[in-house]
Amino acid sequence: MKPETDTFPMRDDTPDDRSQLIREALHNAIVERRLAPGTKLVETEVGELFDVSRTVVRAALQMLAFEGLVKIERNRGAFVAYPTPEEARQIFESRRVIEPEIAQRAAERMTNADVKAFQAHLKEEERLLVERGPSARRAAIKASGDYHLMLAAVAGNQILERFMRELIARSSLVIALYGQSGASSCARSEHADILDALIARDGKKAASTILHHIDHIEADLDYKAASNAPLRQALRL
Amino acid sequence: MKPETDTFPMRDDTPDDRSQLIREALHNAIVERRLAPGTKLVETEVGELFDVSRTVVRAALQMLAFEGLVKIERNRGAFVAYPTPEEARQIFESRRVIEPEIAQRAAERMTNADVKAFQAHLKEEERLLVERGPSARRAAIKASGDYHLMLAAVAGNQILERFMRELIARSSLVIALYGQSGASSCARSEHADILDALIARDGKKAASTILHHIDHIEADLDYKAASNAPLRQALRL
DNA sequence: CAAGATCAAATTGTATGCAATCTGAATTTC
DNA sequence: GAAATTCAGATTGCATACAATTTGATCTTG
Repeated sequence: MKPETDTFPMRDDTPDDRSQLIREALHNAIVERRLAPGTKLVETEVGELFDVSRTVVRAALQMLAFEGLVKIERNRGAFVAYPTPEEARQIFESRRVIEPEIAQRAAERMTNADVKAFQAHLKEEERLLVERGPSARRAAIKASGDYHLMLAAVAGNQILERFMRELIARSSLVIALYGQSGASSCARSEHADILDALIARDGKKAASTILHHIDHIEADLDYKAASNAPLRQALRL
Repeated sequence: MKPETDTFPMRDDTPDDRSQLIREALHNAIVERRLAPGTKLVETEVGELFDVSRTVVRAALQMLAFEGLVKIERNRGAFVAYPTPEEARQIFESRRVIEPEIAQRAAERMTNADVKAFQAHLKEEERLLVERGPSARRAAIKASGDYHLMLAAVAGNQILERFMRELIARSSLVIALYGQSGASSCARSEHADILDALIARDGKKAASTILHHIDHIEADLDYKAASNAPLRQALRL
């Protein structure tokens, strides 16, 4: 089916298999809000859960700390990150820098197969928004982030893609902490708008649309209402 | 002395002290080209060098792998990264996305103290370029990269600053591999040009100047002349 | 003598043990 | 009774031991 353009063997760093697996599992749990910000991640507990020794768990936690999803405090342990308002601001500023450029490049490189994939994803996103229940809610949150990651993948720069993966994950934490309304719903139509620009191969339009989209997401945040904050974290940073 | 505005304790991730120290030492060694691309980093050797166990060394190597300076291959060990031409292209594309925005923000936030620091740094850069000998050469390489990092620091976004730190370090590897002339010299006057725009608080000009600067750096590369390539690495990725 | 098989040394992956540190609760002290 | 103190349990930081894997050399074998 695919011609010699099969230059996409797979993305993986293979530091090792098992800690990578644990990293991804925790990453997903955090992004899908099954692990609340501030939650302590005890090495032995995680280890038993995955049936590995602390050594492997530690490697996973250190990776997560590196991408800002987990905070490791010396002699105290690892906690799901609790982004401050200032960090949140920087996360969205970074997205405003990177994502419009990604959208522009994606518009240039978009194949018809990509378009199909996006349309399918969008349909799934809308389905999940209608559905009720906490598990559908989680799936919707994840799908919303995945949309942005698909965009980054199409743009064809693995480095920027990795940066985006980090920013999207951390955004999810920020929204969990400071989000007001059922924000993601207002985003829905905007994802469709972005796709329209992409289909039209209009890079400029895609860039400006996604910029607005980011603005809207951030506008829904209220940094003062520090949610159900475990203020211990608030004081430690 | 300081009032309650002491909200800036210090920037550090404190995963732990010693592996962080080793990470920085290796980072510097790589950036200053004392460690060539492809060099194997044996855990016990590094450990003996710093008088720590392999556990600590491994943590450092995993961090370096995460920022793309080291490649870890399962059951084979850690090697100083050997960027492919495609990776090099992506590194510079990423810089073209991020650095102009950083320059623009830096122009807005630049204090007089910052200007003084930049002028001093520039003077030091020029001094190192005149000086002879490999150690001066190394210092010049490092100083050239540090200029870009100072810019990122002034811009005031720690996330983008971290991204830049990674990109600058990896650029150093790319230049070591594919650099043609004594490239850094052509860059010298451009650093001064950028500073001029910053002093004038002309964000647009600073952005476009640095974009040209990046173009010039990349233009000096020759991806075909794969240096003294240990082709083993070239084949493995 | 070239190509392949065999094997020992070196190196990494992982588990585990021990010391240092933190935590929270019981106990003392005022 | 509130605040400070003490101390045991829990948890992390680090070193080390052992198994699995790779590597390069030596030894066949045609």
